[in-house]
Amino acid sequence: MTDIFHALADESRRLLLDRLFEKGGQSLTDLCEGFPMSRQGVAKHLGILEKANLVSVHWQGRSKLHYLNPVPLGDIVHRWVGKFEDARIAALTDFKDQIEDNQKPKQEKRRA
Amino acid sequence: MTDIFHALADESRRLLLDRLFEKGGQSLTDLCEGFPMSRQGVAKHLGILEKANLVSVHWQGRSKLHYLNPVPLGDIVHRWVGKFEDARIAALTDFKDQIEDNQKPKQEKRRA
DNA sequence: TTGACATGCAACTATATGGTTGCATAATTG
DNA sequence: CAATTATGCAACCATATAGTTGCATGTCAA
Repeated sequence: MTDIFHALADESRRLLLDRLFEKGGQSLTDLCEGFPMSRQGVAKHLGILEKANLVSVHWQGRSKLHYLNPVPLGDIVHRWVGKFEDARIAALTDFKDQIEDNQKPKQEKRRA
Repeated sequence: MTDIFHALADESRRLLLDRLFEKGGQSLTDLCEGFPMSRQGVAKHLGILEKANLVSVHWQGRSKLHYLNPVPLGDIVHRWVGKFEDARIAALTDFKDQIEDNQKPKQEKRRA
């Protein structure tokens, strides 16, 4: 949970995911191509993405191929974002009422 | 984008959102109730949630009332996570192929 | 076997983060 | 007005993070 959101909270990592979205099975060297960062920097980011299970890897000889792993993200984030969806729907009807309800006691005094 | 994911990448902040999900319009003092942290700590977290637009506030006298703001999250995250959804669907059919395709050249050699 | 290539590991630096405490300010109550 | 209450601001600390460089290891090709 924390790992996933934390992994996504970085532009470089989101860019790496974009690249893997465009084309899976890229090696570290592939992903370093045109990336404004040292190889080690990219490797670290990929490590974080791996640990968050957003990227899965597959060794092939001396090359480590990286793939986008969409499954856990879909499961976890969706469930969590769903909570916001619910709130969103509720908000359409309740948001203003909610505020007004909380204001009422004070407003009554103000009115008096 | 970064702000939103970063804000969500912390258990304390997710807990605060949970609380606001249960009941909107809580003040800082309300939210501190039973929270294992100093008031300033909570205030900082709320500040981060505000900056990420996940929480909106409404001043009322000396009380700052906090509300879950589901709209921007729904919009932004959904669009971004949607990309993963696409990959997820594609993955159901392509994931193994993708790997196998990348293995083929080497496997042919191995086979030969 | 030797050299080249892909990656990993470790140490280091600067800055960001999560948390604290202390004091200042603004609004409510009596 | 005075006391209380709700919040904000600032400094500080420990640790984590993003990035670097240098070297070690493992795999492929000639």
